[in-house]
Amino acid sequence: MPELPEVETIVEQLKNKILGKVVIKVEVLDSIVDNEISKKTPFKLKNIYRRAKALIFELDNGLYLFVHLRMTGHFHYLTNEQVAFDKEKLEKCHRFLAAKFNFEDGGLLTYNDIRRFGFVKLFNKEQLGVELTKLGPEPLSSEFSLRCFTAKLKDKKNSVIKTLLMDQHFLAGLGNIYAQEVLYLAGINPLRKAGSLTTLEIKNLHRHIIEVLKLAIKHKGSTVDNYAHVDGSGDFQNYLVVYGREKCTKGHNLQKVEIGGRGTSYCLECQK
DNA sequence: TGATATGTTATCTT
DNA sequence: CAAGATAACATATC
Repeated sequence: MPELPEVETIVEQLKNKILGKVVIKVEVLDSIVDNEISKKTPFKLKNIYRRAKALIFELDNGLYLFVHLRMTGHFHYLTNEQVAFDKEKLEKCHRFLAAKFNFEDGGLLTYNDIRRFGFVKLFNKEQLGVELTKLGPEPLSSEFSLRCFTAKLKDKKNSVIKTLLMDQHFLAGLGNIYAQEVLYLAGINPLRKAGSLTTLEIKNLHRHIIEVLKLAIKHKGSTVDNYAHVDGSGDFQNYLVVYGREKCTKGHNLQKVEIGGRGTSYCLECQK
């Protein structure tokens, strides 16, 4: 399940491979990809960046591809040589195929999505703006200040803290995995109400959100279930403290509950 | 076979 | 109105 670090990793890898390249043909094979895209070729990939868990491709014709991988969206990239000779990789690209982007140099980018929850939309600048303003602050940018975080928590003081952390309108980029990690590291019970957090707890939480995300990006994200970035897999799952674990780092048994319809593990001893 | 996992949003309930 | 619960989407994997 790609969350912020995984999407960031994918964006960086795609940048290395296809930034500035020209797409000469787009084949849309599934309605989760906007068919209008196929009518806009040729176009050049002017920029690629991330906002929350979305990937944004800026084209040289004033339009944008707005991509959300949701749970099982994948990109595969093949050079023109691989297209010609690497049958195995080519085969991989054809499973759950939703769209093919053919480059001028013979390279190929595919979008694949097993469960088809993800999507690729075509936006103009205004539509993109509307979409982006819905999202909360980026945790790794200066807009995520301690002061702003504190104020927002106060504003939502009756909400369960874990639910809030996963709410993309409240804060962009955290999902079920990293929300649990951050709460464990900050020693906060995920069921607490936002308004019950002390100044010190808020400070710790704020710091851990930034630190964990940065560390996970260094490890190229966590590989759980279906997540795979373009060049293979990240290894942060080996450093996760609560997600998918039985015991916490201190050897206590973890509690498993459901919060906001999602499985949640936490430690009764370490998280108060 | 059936439970489970997941992100997001819409809709219903409290 | 706010917050929580639930369903919906799809399907591989255990």
